[in-house]
Amino acid sequence: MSKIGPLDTAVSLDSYECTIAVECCVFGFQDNVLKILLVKRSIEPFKDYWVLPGGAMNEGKTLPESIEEVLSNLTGIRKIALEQVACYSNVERHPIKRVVSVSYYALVKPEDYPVIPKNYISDIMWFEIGDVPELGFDHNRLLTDSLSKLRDNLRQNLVFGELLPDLFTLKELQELYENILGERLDRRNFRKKILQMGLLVPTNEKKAGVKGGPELYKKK
Amino acid sequence: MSKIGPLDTAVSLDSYECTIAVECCVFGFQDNVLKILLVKRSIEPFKDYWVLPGGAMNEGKTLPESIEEVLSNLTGIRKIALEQVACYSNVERHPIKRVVSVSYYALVKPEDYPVIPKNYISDIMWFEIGDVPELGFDHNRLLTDSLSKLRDNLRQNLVFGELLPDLFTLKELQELYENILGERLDRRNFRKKILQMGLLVPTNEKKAGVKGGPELYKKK
DNA sequence: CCCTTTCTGTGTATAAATTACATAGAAATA
DNA sequence: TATTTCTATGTAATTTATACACAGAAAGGG
Repeated sequence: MSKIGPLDTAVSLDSYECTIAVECCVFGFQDNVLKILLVKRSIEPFKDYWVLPGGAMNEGKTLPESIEEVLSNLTGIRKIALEQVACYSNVERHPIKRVVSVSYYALVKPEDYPVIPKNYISDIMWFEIGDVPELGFDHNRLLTDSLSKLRDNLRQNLVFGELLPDLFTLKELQELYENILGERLDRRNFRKKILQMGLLVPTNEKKAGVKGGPELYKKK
Repeated sequence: MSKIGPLDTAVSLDSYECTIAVECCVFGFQDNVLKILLVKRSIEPFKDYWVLPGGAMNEGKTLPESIEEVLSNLTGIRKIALEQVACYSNVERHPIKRVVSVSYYALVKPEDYPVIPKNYISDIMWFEIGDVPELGFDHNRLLTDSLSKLRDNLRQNLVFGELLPDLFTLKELQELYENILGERLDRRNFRKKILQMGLLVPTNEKKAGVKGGPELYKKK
């Protein structure tokens, strides 16, 4: 007989408890491709597998606070905008113990978090989104879901967080969109649409070193 | 010093555990208004407050399975389509113990679950969405978030789950949309749009008792 | 039974948004 | 300085969304 009934909604004091984990898809845009920050596990289970950065929610912390703590410890990333994606509760998703995970995504400027140069056998690395290996746990699924949500948000709101440097050209912005959405956009129409949203301000500076002398923009 | 670090991602075996609850916004459409199923608590905390039906996730069950169990016990509702909404982790959201809640919503035909007639001081009742009282815990917030998500989904996909009886007129469907979206729709344009989606099939039957003799449709 | 009321069902003209598309000028490179 | 490669820009065509009016069907009342 279940403990749950009409006169005992919500939870009772002796209810079952389990570990809650937070996992974060940290997206960055670099070398003209969308990248994802992964860490390599050094312990079982899934030793030597790449996974999303994450960890247990701690006592006295909310889920976003726990994410911030995890990312801060792993990467120095702090104070970023997080978007909750979904909650995963399959019983066997962690081979050793019951763990329910809540996933978030974040958009950061990779330039701000130089974890890349740590050579290619590091325990933390940016992966091109097309080159993500088989991840530990169900993290490929989490990543797919986060990417879908990112695409949806981008398509609807045309917001791109902190994926680009402070100053950028419209071409760079367009390439960001094309990469994330996975489709090619018309240059003139894109420019028209994005400018009439009034979220960008031109700086009257031109980007040096590139033919045509494109104007640099910044976020309003 | 936090237990979380780059070499200890995901969770360790002795990580902090807490109770996970599921809460469900069960929406129904009746008497031409959107309704929400609430239950009245008979125990502290929030004794005599109305809250969303919910309960603790049980060992060996996923979150959706736990929802189904809760709803089945409370209302006889079974096998319904659930949509995950969000996860709530504020430390003080439950006054007695730490509880993280995951919310879902469901769309049901109230005709199938006759909990309404149980007179008006029952412990389970349908409320008009405009007449929802102050709920226990943070459930007003959960309800607001679920309703937003429902509206978004309705606007984008024009799906309405099991909110209507098997056979319904286009007018009834339109009123459902108008009620949920909170805006008035043009009759001809609505009809045109919804029909060209190809999700409805006409039955060649007319609804009796209503002037004009409107045709009955069903879902494909 | 008929008149009135209230609902259903339908099409078109207009406005708005999206798409497709080509050329002249600026900066870099050789 | 000639060439290459990029930037910047407007308009026509198409598609989509919006506004809107009248004839027919069923119910209700006298």
